[in-house]
Amino acid sequence: MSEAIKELLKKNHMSVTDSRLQILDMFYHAPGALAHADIEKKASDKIDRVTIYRTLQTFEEKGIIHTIPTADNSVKYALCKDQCAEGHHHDNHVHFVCDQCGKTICLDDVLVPEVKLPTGFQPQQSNMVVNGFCSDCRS
Amino acid sequence: MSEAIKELLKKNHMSVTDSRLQILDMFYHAPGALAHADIEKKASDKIDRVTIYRTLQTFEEKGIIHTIPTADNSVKYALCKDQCAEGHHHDNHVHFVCDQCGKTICLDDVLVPEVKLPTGFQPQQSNMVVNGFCSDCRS
DNA sequence: TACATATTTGCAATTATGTTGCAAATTTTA
DNA sequence: TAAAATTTGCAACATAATTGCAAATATGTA
Repeated sequence: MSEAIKELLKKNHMSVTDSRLQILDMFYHAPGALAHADIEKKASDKIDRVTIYRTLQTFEEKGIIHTIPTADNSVKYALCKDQCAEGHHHDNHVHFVCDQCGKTICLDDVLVPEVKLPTGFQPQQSNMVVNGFCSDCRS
Repeated sequence: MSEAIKELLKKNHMSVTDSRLQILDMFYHAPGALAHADIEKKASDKIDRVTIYRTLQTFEEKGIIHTIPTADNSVKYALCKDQCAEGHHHDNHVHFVCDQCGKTICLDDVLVPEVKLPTGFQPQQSNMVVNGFCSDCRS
């Protein structure tokens, strides 16, 4: 397990450090997306706030995690599926945010549909976030 | 012009004040969505930061403007079309963010398509943001 | 393994962003 | 026009994010 994570770091030409292992491990075990604050709280042996910011940024640049544009404009991160490469992401799946429990979930199998834009607009990337109740929370 | 804005405030049972007129006027003349910082910079006779926060909040509650969930998680606001009423918005249109000029534009005529969610998920509201080049910026 | 080099971390300081209470100013109502 | 209601601006505070730099850690190589 920890070995797989190490490999992932090495594969992406990153030094293997405790902070990185710990944060990456969190993502692999998290039920949904993680915010900076979640990571800060969960970290067993405390990781500096700044290190967390920098780690998240590096992971994003390397295509290991992606940010999720939630409706309330809070920043959350989730693991990318394998297809993301350094420098560009291919995160074309829909994200779901539960209004009850707040969990943010990647619906990896639900692709963002294409829309027809007005003349002149050249689309590059689409994001879609659906709010509602997740399978655990609907009454 | 200024008259129409005054009417809008009155129609929504809000006192007519300089700050509100000025901010609302900005929205009517802006090429795209506005962030808090944009308004702070543009304000000719300085409006207090706090007043801007409160004005935006009030406008949103009254259904005059809506927030836009951009991919970079910055908060932007744009005018609602007429159908929004106090308390609930009907902003089911796609938003476009230009990667070149940064403008954020409401595509009022492009509706957010429905997607089929995995079993158990109960959708409530959908948001869609498309990044790319706007009609002014594509080469 | 041990050392030199490169990278990463943690701290302190700084800046940006957002909120709250309250008195003064402005707007509305009558 | 005066009283009541609302809004504004200030000060203080809280939280979130960024930067520079020295110390600590990790990596590559002999």
